[in-house]
Amino acid sequence: METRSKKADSPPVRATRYHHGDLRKALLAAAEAELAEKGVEGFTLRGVAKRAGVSHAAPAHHFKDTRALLTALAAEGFARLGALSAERVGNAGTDPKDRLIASGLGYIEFASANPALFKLMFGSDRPVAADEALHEKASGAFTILIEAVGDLTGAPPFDSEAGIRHVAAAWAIVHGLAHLLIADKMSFLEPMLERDREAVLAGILERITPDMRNG
Amino acid sequence: METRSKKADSPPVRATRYHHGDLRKALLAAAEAELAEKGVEGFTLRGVAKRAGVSHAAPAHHFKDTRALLTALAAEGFARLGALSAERVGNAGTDPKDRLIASGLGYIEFASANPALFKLMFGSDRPVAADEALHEKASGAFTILIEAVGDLTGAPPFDSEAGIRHVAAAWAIVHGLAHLLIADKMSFLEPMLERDREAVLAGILERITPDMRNG
DNA sequence: CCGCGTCTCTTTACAGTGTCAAGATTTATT
DNA sequence: AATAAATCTTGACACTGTAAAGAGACGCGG
Repeated sequence: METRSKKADSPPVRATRYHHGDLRKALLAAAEAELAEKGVEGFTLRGVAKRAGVSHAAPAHHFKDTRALLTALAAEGFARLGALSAERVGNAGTDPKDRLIASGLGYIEFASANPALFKLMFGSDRPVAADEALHEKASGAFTILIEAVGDLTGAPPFDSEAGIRHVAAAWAIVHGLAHLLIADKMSFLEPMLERDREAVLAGILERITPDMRNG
Repeated sequence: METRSKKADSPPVRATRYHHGDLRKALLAAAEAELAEKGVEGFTLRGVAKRAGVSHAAPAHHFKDTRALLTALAAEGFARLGALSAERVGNAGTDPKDRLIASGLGYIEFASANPALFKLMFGSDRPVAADEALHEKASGAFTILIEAVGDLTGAPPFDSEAGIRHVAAAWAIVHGLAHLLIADKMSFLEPMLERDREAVLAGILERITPDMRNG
């Protein structure tokens, strides 16, 4: 609507922006790579800049702070976490119990595939907890789980204290399993997981459901 | 046995060591305070040294690294976590179910009282995971939970795959609840918790137990 | 009682970090 | 085409962790 009036042919595509193309997006990608390689503690803004091929002060024009960059990255993580859970639920058939367990398996799969990002999202003090976009994405991811619980119990979970306890318990067991797995604290499970990871995890998550029907 | 032969009266007490008294212990205490105030990310070795009233390079003689200091601190944390869980179990009467829930409540209480330390113990990449003392203390804390599960099911949990699943599920729900609470992700529980924290948490942890009897 | 080595701590130095300010360069606007 | 605005670079600063070398305090053998 407003960009690319004339001579938009020699540079390949260049979505919207100027020198770099889209440095903001490139920085987010570089930050995720840096995070995955170095962990939350070893994460370095200068390293991110180098990875993106720009000077060490360039990120400042797109993210006020290192915290701001990490906050944006965490928000993106919540979006992907929610998307993965939702996708798993969509492929899970019609039994509400299966669907709830599937959403949990998606949650755990995300944590296992992106341990440093997951820790950033939940464990770290660095992202700004008050950030609005972050909060929104986090709530979106959370909604998948709430809906799955509601489908199983047959009532909106937040209408009763029992429903709230259901949600808390379901989230706790899923999150705890995910977190302990990526913290390498569940070595005693490893042999079983290597044999049949999904089934073993589903067998543990089964415990979410038993007394929910009459919640 | 080997120190304090003569003239051990003018300096107050001075347990074992020289200039400072016991700098190693003082550094651990200072590190815990620094951690509680600044969080895992804001933690600074120089800040610890200043807190203990020594120069910034003094800690090097007691801890090779910042990592080594944090590892020792995490080990201490696991010891206290185990002790608190055990104490709660000891005060919990004879019903195995109550005892298991009590150990979980102790776990959560520790996390709530020491959030930064708890995150360091489980969430951080900084402590050296391979450290032997750390591993031992962590296993000790974990043992409390395993025993409580075994008492409830009537069999050593690690003798069967069902028992292993019981342990994993119990630990996951306790740990997940603790972690989400200190990550401020369970705001929807706050009103209930303010009314009757222990009872609400116990009501959620109840879910650990139902199908364990015939495990 | 006294030098001597050893351990504890301090001082100094250095490479890296995040952030800020000022300049250079490219794009957009009028 | 000229001016304004944006993106990015360079340079600087305070702060970090760590290493090396020096100062101070202690125990031990004479």
